[in-house]
Amino acid sequence: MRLAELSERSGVSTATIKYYLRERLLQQGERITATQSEYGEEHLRRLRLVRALIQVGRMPVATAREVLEAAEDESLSEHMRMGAAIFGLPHGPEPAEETPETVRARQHVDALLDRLDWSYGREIGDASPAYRTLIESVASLARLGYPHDTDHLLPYARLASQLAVEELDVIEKYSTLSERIEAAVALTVLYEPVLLSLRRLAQTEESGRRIKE
Amino acid sequence: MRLAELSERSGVSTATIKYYLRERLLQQGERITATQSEYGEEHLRRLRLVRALIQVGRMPVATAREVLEAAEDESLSEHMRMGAAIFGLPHGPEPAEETPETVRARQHVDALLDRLDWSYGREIGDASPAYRTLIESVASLARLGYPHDTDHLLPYARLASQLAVEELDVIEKYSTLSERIEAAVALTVLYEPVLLSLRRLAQTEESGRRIKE
DNA sequence: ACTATTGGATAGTGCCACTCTCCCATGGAA
DNA sequence: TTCCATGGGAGAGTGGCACTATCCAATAGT
Repeated sequence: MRLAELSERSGVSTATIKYYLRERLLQQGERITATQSEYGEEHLRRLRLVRALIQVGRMPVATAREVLEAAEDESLSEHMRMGAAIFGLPHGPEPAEETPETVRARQHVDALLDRLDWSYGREIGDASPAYRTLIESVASLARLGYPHDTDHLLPYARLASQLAVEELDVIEKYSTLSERIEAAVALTVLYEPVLLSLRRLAQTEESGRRIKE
Repeated sequence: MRLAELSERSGVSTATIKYYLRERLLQQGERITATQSEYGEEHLRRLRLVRALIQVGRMPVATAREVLEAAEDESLSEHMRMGAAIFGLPHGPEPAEETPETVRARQHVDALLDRLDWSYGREIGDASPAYRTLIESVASLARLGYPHDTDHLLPYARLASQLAVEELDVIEKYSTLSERIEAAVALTVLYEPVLLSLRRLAQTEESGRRIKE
């Protein structure tokens, strides 16, 4: 498969593919001659994954590169590679500075993690983008005066926990390590809009039902 | 409260506040003299909400304006205002064109809505941004070869349903209509990063547990 | 032989959320 | 009453970022 065909089958323009190659989001094709390269099915897969991360996951190009590099770094253990890949994925606001609200938000979140006995979350703490985003989001809720204490967060955490078990089950079905890591990245990112969309549809549904009665 | 104080208490620069005023994201203050206006606590609240929509919810300025306008449009019924506000909130990719994957994705999603008996979702269909985003996300999963059928989506939908019930309960606690609508917008947007962060923390936790064993 | 394509590099584009700069009217302190 | 700071208003500028367009020289395909 040459560049033109890769472009056609993926729906991504050749100019953009060249850009991704330059940015090292995509591996070089196998050099066939001095001026041409051959691309295979795995290039197509990778390209689609990159597109999913950037378009569906709204991830900056630089971040996508980091995530993919971590996922491929053979010098790391499986746990580290998986962790680094999922870990690096950001998705929300970072706390700007220490405000009274962020301090209290941190207390609520830490209490939540303790209550759930999520030891990894407690250990990693501020090093995790997800943890920092959580703090900032809870602080935003606090600033607007909406409920944000441990009791209100608990149901969300329990649901998240259930989802994680199912998702890890899906991931474990893949036999090779690189497939598992790619699956972890793809599923983490791609199921996010699924979850959020369903939540909004459910809200519409529930709201409609209540008004009807 | 003058502009400078509003800026200080909100942590938003005066230049940005002026920009929001120009873009009609923020109501004008009450004119005190020909050259000065007085701002109150509700301006501060509104400003924080705007910031939350834009920064936490990553919403484009134009969209935030539409959402807030719909929420305030007194010519509409409560259901319509609430609907228009939540409805307008986008968060994911829109389907670009009709591909084989989007067609099949639509079938899976429609079957899911039928199974759940979500009649509103079925009726509104393509008119809802959440529905369109769901289609496109499922299509992306399909293109990458990951599970995306009705059975895999069902647990997400059930959890979303549970959350919607709790969230509507919180919203109903507010006594005035404008408070309820503002709460609906704020909670929909602000609990998104909370949910996503908790999901990632839960994945890390579950992954860590499995590897340990 | 000759047209089209490729890889490679560089510069440009379009969008968007601000941010800067001016201007002049006014307000408040000295 | 003077004079500096602040406010509202408007237009232009900025910076980041994901592309996208243009060139160029070396083939590849016919």
